[in-house]
Amino acid sequence: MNAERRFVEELDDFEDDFDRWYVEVVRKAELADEAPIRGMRVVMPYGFALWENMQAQLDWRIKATGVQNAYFPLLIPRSMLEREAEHIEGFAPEVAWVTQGGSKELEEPLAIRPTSEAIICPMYARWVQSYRDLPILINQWCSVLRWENRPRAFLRTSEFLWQEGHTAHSSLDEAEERTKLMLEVYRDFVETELALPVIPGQKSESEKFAGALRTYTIEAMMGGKKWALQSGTSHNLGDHFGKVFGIEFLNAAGQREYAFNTSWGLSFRTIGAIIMVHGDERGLKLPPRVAPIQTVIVPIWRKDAERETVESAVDGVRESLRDVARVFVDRRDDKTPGWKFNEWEMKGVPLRLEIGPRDVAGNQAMVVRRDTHEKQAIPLDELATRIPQLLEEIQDNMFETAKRMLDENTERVSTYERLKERVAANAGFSRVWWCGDETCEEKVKTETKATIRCIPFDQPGGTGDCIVCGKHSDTEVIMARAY
RNA sequence: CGGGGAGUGGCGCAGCCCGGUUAGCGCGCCGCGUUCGGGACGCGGAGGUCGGAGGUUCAAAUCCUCUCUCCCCGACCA
Repeated sequence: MNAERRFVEELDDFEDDFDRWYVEVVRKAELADEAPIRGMRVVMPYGFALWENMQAQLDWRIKATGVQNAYFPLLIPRSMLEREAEHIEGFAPEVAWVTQGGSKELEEPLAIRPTSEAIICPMYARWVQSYRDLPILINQWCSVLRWENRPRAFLRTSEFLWQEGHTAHSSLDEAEERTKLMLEVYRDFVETELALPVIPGQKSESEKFAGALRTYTIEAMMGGKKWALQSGTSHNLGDHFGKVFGIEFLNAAGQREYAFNTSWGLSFRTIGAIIMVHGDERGLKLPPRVAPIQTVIVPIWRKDAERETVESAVDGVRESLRDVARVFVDRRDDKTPGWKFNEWEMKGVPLRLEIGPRDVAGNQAMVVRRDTHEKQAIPLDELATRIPQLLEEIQDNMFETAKRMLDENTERVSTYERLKERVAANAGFSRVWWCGDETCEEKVKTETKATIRCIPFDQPGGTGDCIVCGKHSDTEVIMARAY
């Protein structure tokens, strides 16, 4: 047992059993707990506070592009859900149905939304008559239900929290522009606020959203097994949904046209990404910008007399930090300081301030970083300027560390053998040439379990041989196993 | 939904094969005291219809049937 391990004796080993580690961290850091309903979880206050901070940061970014928030019904009549064939085919196996209202059997079963295109598009059809009514740019924060078979806290639960944006446009170009814009919003949000480096790109035909023309995605690499996690998707729906749901309008030339739609979503599954990308053998490590508690103060004393002076110094510090950081003072007197250090590290708090008699005497506080474990004494009157700086440094360092992990575990692979080896060894992402044929894609999936995560926007240029069939290709894709 | 593993005080487990005193242990919890700068200690105490239902039996945590849930692997998915 090494030194790191001793700090977190109750936590399953990070290297040996990453999946178990994940489950343990979720519960012990008090992010979520099991619910008495299959596949569902209770998001606990600490986890929900994290989600609220994330929501706030994503919400303003979405609104800054001209989108407004609204709310649509939870239930979708069967006839509406089934109108778009590919769409319902894609979701049918995981839709839950309401068939009874009170004691009365419903004439038409109502689906609990697995996503809201089928209830939102019919509304858009009512609202649009002219090209002047377009675009419609609406987002909603809600939960959706998909009857999942293998639940995992945040990553895959029957009910999950997300935002789903739905827009309608008068041209395909405009819809395409919006689709890409929202992916960029996601990329910026995830990289800036969550310190998660991602690879933006396009989904292959077989991996795209049910009913979409094109799906764009941001893919992140998780720690542990170095699998991929789709962390946000943006779909160009073309005019399929416009036609099916009758979103018709007269253009400037007086001709009847169908609207072009987009939809885009980011769920609390990205909390799972935060846990798996940044976490370590001591537990959770939260990015300062969204951490519910950015700085925890642990007062230390022995005698009552010491307690008084320490507490008053702590009050002063807390006051001086009021406007610069989210601070929590851990005043519990039934836990020793050492116990608290471990607990707050487990909960991923970016900075810890230790203030004891020695510090009060020296007019300073011991400041400890969660990311580097670096410990330094900082004069009390400098805390208000140093703490925000340190939080920023931690945020940057966490991004850099995650970026290094992504880069170091991504390799250009030119032989199928090597690809198989890498997937089997959980070696990370492989960048390979792909001819575009679904048979080649399928073969890799069946034989190695890796899938095309995306066709990155960032293409190397030039051409090469398809990793499977050897045919000439000008497209490089990311192959990896995914959660 | 297929394969494997597991459900026993809040958590982690033992007991189960081979049915038989009052179902144990560690941690946690409550009280008192001593402690407190990297998971403190002593003494006293509380807490269980052994996941649920049904069955076999004089007797079930233990055997049988059904069922629910969780974890791992596979298929599906944000």
